[in-house]
Amino acid sequence: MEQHQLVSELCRVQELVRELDLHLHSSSPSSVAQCRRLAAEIVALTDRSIAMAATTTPPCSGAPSPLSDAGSDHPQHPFNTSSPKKRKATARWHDQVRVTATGGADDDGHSWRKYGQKDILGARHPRAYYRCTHRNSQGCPATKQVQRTDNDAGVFDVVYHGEHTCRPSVPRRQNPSQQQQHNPGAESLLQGLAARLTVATDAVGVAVPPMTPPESCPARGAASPWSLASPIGSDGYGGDLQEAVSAFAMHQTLDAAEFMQQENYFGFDYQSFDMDPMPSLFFQ
DNA sequence: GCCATTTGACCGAT
DNA sequence: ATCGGTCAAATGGC
Repeated sequence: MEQHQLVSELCRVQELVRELDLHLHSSSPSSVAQCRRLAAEIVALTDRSIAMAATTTPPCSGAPSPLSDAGSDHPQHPFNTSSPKKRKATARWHDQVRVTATGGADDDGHSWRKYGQKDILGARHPRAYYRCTHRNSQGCPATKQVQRTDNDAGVFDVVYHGEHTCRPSVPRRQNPSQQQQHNPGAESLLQGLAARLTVATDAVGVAVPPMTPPESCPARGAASPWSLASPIGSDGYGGDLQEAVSAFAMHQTLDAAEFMQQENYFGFDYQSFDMDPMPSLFFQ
């Protein structure tokens, strides 16, 4: 089954990213080399995944992506392409993310409060509903849904709904004055990587875009990071992923400490989701 | 006491 | 009638 293989490949990528993270926390020369090796392996895997996705599904014919969905008068639920059910006429799905390495409850720079959980018909795992913690205090309308995928419990579908209007909690970023001085090229590459970390397919609906950054981030423009990132290419697939990762691998000359200082690096930590620790890698 | 999570009930859409 | 999204009371942790 092509889809299953695709998911397996992406799960392997997830494992490699986790391993990469461990090495990134070490500044030893051997870890840098190991990071490069891991990045090269990620390149190969993502290359295969992209090719697999291209042969498995047509380009975004009906998949509700953050981009294609915008402006639609009939938003469709990202996880149920057959029977969309919207409660509010004004509701509109904003971002669909399949995160290969996140539980995503409160680790994207915003704090979330869980307000519900539902067993979804045909899904192996329940769907959890979160809203912004500042909903009452600041009227922030942002919500998100998190659901384990059927194929791999380590992969989550995350749907963001609505824009944050609140002032989020302080992100895990360092002094801006220390940023952009070590390796501007690598920073640029990281930004490119973040923008291109997408594998979107119609049937599988896989997307790994950057998480919504904190409002205080200087790199955040006036527009949504999604519109800036253009995560889905004109062909409907994240065809630049390999290129971006490859460039990252070749130019990643930062040690762990420097990497953590990068403008685009938002955090890499673990959080509990159903008792399983899930790593989260955030870029913008 | 405050805040977050859990979970059954409720409601709107289909 | 069924399903998905939300509400709100109960509960627990700090």
